Amino acid sequence: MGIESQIKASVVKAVQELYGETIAAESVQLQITRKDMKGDFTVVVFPLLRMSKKNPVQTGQELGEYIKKDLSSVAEFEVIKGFLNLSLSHSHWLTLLNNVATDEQYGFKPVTDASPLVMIEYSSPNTNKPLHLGHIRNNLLGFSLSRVVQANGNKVVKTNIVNDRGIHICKSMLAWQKWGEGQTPESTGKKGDHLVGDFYVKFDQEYKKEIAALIPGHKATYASLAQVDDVEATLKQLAEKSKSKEGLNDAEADQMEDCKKVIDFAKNNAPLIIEAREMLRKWEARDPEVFKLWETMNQWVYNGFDVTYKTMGVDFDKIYYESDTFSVGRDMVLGGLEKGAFYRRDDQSVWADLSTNGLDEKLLLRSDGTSVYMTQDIGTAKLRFDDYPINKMVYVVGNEQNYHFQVLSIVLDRLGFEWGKDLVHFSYGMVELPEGKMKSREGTVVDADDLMEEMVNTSREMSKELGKLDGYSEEEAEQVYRIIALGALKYFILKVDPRKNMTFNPKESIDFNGNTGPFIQYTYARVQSLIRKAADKGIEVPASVNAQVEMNEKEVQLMRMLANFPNVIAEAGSVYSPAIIANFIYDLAKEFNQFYHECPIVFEEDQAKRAMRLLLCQNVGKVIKQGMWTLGIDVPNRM
RNA sequence: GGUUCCGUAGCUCAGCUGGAUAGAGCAAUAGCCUUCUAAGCUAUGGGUCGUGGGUUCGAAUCCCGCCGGAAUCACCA
Repeated sequence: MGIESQIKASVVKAVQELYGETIAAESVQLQITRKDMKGDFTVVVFPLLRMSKKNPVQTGQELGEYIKKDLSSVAEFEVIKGFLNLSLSHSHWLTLLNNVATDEQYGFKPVTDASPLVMIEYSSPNTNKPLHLGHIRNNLLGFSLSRVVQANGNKVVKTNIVNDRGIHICKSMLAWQKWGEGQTPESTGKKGDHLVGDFYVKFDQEYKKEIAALIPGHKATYASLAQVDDVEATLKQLAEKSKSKEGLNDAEADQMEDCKKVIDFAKNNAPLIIEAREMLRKWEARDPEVFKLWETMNQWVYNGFDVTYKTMGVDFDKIYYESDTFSVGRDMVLGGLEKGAFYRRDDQSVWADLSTNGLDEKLLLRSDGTSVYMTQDIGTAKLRFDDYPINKMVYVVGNEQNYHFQVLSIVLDRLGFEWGKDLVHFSYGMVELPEGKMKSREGTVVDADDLMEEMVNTSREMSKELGKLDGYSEEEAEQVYRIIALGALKYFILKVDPRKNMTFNPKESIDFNGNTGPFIQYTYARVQSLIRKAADKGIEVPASVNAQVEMNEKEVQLMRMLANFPNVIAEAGSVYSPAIIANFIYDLAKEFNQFYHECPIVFEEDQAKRAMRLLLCQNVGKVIKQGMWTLGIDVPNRM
């Protein structure tokens, strides 16, 4: 039994014996003592006054005396206001340190054959353009989450559903056919995903021109727009105004409607979009030429993605492609239709009526029988369920899709998937620039490859300036630059509560000092350096230490933090938040650096003390490494 | 308009199952390398926790109203 449960049990006994009342152990309010107070654990006595019928200080005093007698680990106590602060004996902490030292996987729960299987879907890119900062957050969160879940004793399957079909990729394909002049990644020296992305942009530019060209002719149909020159600008103005307090008058509202109609018409009748749709139809009909082009360009993109994933350090156990799953989804929906879970409208489209769940109706199959986003997710779910004995499914997808997953959960449940009802949508916030959302149109999208390359460059410059890696070979040094660069980026993203939107300022590069990945990595390297220094002097880190060694406050504080690490891992697992671990390791590293500055370690003359400090250092290093592992961040031995 | 989420130092973020004097980093200022890595450490300044009520012995934390911001409500994905 851990010390926390022991204290709670002791409080329960005390209340029983002193006041004759029975309380539940879970109701005991036990917390870690504030840093500026003396003590390790604090019992909040306010809730117990009802039992004791005495004032807070007196109650705390009585409880303290009881607990001190009851538990040998409790050395002393102090009552301040309504708080009973308990101090544990040094031998308690030293015993704990010895236990930490013998546990290679300290803080992690073992994964066994009997462990539940959790499937985690993340990344899930479209194949029409390269990955950007938003994808980076998704990938880092997904990968880290898979490790956090694993550290909590679950089997994990990391999966990726690649959105490889649809109108978006047809746009890139069409633009390549028209303006590509046979360019390939090889002929241009460009990464495949970037090349395909360039044609997606090209399509968009040409498409915009066509829309603009169509508007004037169609505008004449609407009397309300006779005085309007620029329909798009007018719509924008009206839309802004409708959101403002002023609102729109009737004439303006009509005008806005007509603007929308004109623009919709232009969007739907531009020759390029018609051609792209035609291409999609050909693809669905397996037209050989279109299919070949589709395969070729997707392959370019995959080759590009592979490089990005590798640099980022993420991977997958199983990849699904929507081109394989969408028709399965269609069959599932039709099956559900037969069972009466869904209904068909007169125009042949298929819908789910979710009004009993407090939601709207949701389209599952278009009137022409083709599938929509939802249909594909249903099909993917079916294949996954066939492939793996899934106990829990986690989708790492942005919070813009909250509604989608609410619906998906209900629909899967109706289709009989056991885990449908409690699938987890790990809903994370957007990455925003100081000016707001990233917009490809305005060229403000932060490209993943570019960002990582810049980080490595900064890391290289900084390391060279500091001259810390002298004596390393070029390759060894380059490896460390990458570890630090990626550590900075990953920590920057992961330390933020995943549910919240976060701001990234591309003008201010990511820091390497302060509350950052490199700070933590540096602390780890510092520990390794200490151990090397000790070895140079013929001093080994002991396997365990004598529980009678004297300790100072800094040392005790570090041991408290080590003791808390398993709770942090468990907490992060239960609320799906790598950020909790990130913030914990930062605090630990900060605490360690203070200790390092105050206390000699290798140079400590008292042998027993030196041994204890070395063991403490080594295990702080171990916990940092374990924690960083759950974030997917490597730690260097030197930096 | 309905639903959901967010608002903490100049900036980026912790703290939120109610608990003691609200914390870090960055930025600013002043110190610390002839002993273990200065990507470090120490010190100073910086706050009506959006706002107004309520519940409570106790509210940044829970409830309600308001203000401000975001997302979503497609035969798009």
